[in-house]
Amino acid sequence: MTNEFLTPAEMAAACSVSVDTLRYYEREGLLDDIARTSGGQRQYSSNDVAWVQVLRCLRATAMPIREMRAFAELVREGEAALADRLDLLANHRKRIVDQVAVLHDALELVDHKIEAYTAVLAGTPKVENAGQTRNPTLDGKGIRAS
Amino acid sequence: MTNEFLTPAEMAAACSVSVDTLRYYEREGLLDDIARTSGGQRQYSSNDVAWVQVLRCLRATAMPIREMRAFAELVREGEAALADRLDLLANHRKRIVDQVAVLHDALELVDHKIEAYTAVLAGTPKVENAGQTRNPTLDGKGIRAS
DNA sequence: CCTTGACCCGAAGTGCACTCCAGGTTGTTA
DNA sequence: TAACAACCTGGAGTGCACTTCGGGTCAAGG
Repeated sequence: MTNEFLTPAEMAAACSVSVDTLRYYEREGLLDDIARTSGGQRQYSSNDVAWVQVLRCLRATAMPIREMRAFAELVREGEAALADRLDLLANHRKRIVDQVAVLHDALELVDHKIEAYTAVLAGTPKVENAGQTRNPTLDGKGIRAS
Repeated sequence: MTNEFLTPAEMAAACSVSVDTLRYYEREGLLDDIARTSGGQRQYSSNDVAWVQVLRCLRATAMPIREMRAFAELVREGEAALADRLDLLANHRKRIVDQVAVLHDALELVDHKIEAYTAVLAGTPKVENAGQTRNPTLDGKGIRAS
């Protein structure tokens, strides 16, 4: 008979992390008060699932573990720490926006190169010195590049 | 009297990396044939600057060093490896696009939380159980959350 | 009861991308 | 020519986020 709790293996699957990572997060103070069976085995609730998913979202956007711990602690403190949590998330929001800008720039560079490569491969390079093997715009190494 | 070359310190500044990182990249096979003075000190060219900026762009979008090395090697091989380079960059392009999607999702989550926190702080929470201290949508920890 | 697989724990190990160190050389400036 | 910063090298060290290990415990099926 199944109940409302998830085993470690089920939890890991639900959050797309390893069981080890779950234990690691707990050790690091990111998770607290995980329910246990009488025998001491963990029983994760749906709240735990939601929380770990939030953590994974923060990690996926490069928030360091120690900052996630700070956030977890603020959540533990309740409403009193709401302003601090807002602050932390606002800072992180800015970092996310910065990352998007970096990715956008990179995408432009990569697309530019892909276009140039494709043109050369198709035998129709767009640049003036078309037939030559030296083309600085092609890969940023200029003189020796192809 | 200045010439067309940059000293290691100037190069580091021009590429926003440390001198150590420049040497590390060279050791790792990402840079080749850096010019030297008669005394053995490095002299970076503007081509080197452009190339390192490309490398930094790839790193900033999470390309591993070993893949950057593979790319550098393909560039060394010249036109013969153009198709392979195109392949590598196309793969990386996909990863960049995936990262953008992840950031976009994260931004939604963070914005949602920021909005919820702001509403509570302003005393005008949008949710039905407005006056209570338990609000699952606020931080993903439901029961114990504020 | 017995096996077997999932689970428990603290601690050690891993891979990555740098970063720092020690001891010596170069090169510019006073 | 003396001082001093910037440079050179190989190698060791760092911080991060996990991941693996070893030895023991728990729980469900046969």
